Amino acid sequence: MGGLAMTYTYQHPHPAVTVDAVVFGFDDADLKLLLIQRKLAPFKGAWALPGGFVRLDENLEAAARRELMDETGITRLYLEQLYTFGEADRDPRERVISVAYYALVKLSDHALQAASDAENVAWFPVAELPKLGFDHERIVEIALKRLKAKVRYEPIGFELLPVKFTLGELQRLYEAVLEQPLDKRNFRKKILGMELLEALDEYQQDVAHRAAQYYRFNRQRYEQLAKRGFNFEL
Amino acid sequence: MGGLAMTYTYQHPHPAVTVDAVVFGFDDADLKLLLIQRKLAPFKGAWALPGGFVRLDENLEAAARRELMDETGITRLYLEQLYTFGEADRDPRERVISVAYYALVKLSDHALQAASDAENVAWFPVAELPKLGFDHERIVEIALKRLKAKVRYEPIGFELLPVKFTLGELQRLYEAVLEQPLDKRNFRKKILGMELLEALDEYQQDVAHRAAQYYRFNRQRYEQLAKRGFNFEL
DNA sequence: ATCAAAAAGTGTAATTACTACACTAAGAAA
DNA sequence: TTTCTTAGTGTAGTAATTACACTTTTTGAT
Repeated sequence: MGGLAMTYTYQHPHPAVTVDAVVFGFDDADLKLLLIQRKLAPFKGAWALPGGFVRLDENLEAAARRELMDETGITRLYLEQLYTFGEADRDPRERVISVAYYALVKLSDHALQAASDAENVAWFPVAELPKLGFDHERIVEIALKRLKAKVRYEPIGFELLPVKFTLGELQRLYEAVLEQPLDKRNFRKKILGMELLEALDEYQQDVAHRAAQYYRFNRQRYEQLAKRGFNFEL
Repeated sequence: MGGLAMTYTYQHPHPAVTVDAVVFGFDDADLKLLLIQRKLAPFKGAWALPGGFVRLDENLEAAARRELMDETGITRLYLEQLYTFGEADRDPRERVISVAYYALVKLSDHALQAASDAENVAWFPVAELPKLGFDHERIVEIALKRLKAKVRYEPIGFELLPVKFTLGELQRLYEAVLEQPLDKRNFRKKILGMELLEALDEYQQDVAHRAAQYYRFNRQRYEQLAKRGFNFEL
């Protein structure tokens, strides 16, 4: 990629293609979003989604993973294509088509590394986002909508939690994503009734109240049940 | 576009970007797909999805509509972005990223025009598709999955039917898309209970059995209800 | 004219899923 | 030992879903 004065020539005009990622995390209270502060024009100094140009020999998803690794150090994540944004005027420099992905990460794994790069990287609660460059606010809006819809019919919420979690944590996660309170007893009845959670012989330590039991999501079991027509639904 | 020996030069390599469209129709028995027969290599002679290159000053959806108009004569349709396919090796010529759309059209409007162009255009039942060029079989598969999911929670099925239709036709449409039989009484109870259909004072003519009443979908009413939190669900 | 064929049109009872709701248990801190 | 905080638990009422069979209307054939 270096500073060689190389050029690329085509018979037809080609747009630039980038990938951008909307990375969600959850910290037991808020749903959060990972943003980077731009070092270059346009929108220099503004916050924006991590992302960058797709290399010619690289699949789209690989490009998204590479950019996330490079810009934020994040490596283990749930990643899914969101939507492709291609308004002719969405980038002031040239025609840029951006394939957006959304990602779910376990904040516990990545809270530290996030700021480790040279770039300015930070988590923001989705309710308190700064102004974003380009059309990234629209992208975030669509990602939130998608997450909100998908979390109800696929067990992706667990991607935002540590491997072991309490039912209270799980409920708070759903309440944060869905932006609505849930009834504790109904929530537990339903989620336990699916038999996708394994109760561990382990309890919270050093909490100033009754210690909650830990559970973990049994993905294998989910995949078996899904094959036989089971549908996760909350 | 013409045959000018013009070239386009960039500092970084740029992929080509195309749009492809998965166009669905329904003929009162089968869900059908619109395909064109390729006149040029690669995959010359093979059937493929209508599509083509995005122009630099043109939004993605506009490109999809333009290509559909040019290649098949279809103009009024429901169009929605499906997914973006960007495997590095999906086109043998060069790196091509394709933004796929899926479309729903009223076959009654387009049955004739489809074949009017110079290109060879035809409707195929989705159960009897020919081999397709590129990765278009995968695109079709994903489009079918999306249609099947979406038809259950948004009233898009009506896009595949004439403006007026009988409840039998509507049920057959849902059975074709969902690939499962539905109970007649429960289907009617549910769909009429939503109060989105307007019964017309009009009945089938010249049918060799009791004539069915015609209905039409009231989109205005749907949009009002949707604003107040109503969710279509079948 | 009568009959056969084909799809339209209609209701109810049983089952299942969803909702609303309040107290006791456990542990830490004051 | 009292207070605070969250964990953990069941039931009754309501709403939604499912399964299911006969009559009506029209055409075409005998």
